[in-house]
Amino acid sequence: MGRAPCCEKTGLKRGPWTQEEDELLIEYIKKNGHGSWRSLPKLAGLLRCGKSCRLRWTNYLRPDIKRGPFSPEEEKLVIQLHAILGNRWAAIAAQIPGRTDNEIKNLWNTHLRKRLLSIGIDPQTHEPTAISGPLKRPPASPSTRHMAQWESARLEAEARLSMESSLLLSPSITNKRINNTANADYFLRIWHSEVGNSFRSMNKVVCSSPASQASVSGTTMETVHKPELESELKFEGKSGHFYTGITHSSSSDEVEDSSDTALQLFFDFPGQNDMSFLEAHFN
DNA sequence: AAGGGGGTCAACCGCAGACGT
DNA sequence: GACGTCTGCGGTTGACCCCCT
Repeated sequence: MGRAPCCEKTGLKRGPWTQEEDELLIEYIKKNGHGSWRSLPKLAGLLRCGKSCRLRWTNYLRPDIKRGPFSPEEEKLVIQLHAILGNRWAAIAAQIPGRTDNEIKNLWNTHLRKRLLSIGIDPQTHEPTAISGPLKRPPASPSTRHMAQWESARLEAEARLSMESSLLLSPSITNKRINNTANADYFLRIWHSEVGNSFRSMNKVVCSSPASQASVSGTTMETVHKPELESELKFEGKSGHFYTGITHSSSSDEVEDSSDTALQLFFDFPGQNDMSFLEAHFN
């Protein structure tokens, strides 16, 4: 099926936004909400396409956006989330309050990716690079890959739920959003179903996720992996973001399949250069 | 002081999925 | 179910800035 262009290309302004345009957009959304992005520019008196307005708002003008450089903790979180979620910037951004997917994508492409490469970690797989990497590990096994996929889907579902719970407090909540929550629930239901259970037991992993019963007023999420995985992921707080704590097992060679998860590989690489913020985990 | 090169980041593009009719 | 529209997402681009020579 054909797809109509998002806007007429002629007569519309492109490129950097002026302060006047920003003010018009903020003013309009404050008064009316964004409603339909397509019709917004006309109503707000802007010579921009709706897509451009949406981007400007979500990536720059939104009041809850945190400007300024990323803290070491945020950078660490981005790397850890990327190890689990891959290039799903929106899912990663959902876990880092005040940061946009665009910001995180830029951070990754300009800083973090290069840092990982410089210490011999493949930024895409989070595994040591084949030849020159300081660490040599076999590639993750198929079941580990499956585990990562499960974990990825579950994390995204929980991220959405936590986001929904905060959105429900907003007057602009829509039916569509509620439907998305149902979709997120779908993953969680699978995760907590027999299928999920058998999968978890197969991989010797215990996961508890109160988030699946998350209330509207607040979300608390906690996922505890067995020590074999040597890591724990925790969701925390009202805003639903999570932090990751790591504990190390002294008998790593007892660990078989689970020890080579992408996440594990990341946790294992030595702290050096600019990655010094990770050093605490190796003490 | 000039200009070349690399880094950064806001903005754009196009695709895919969700949704409405 | 088919079709048209809207929105969100990830990849890419290009303008701007800074540093080095």
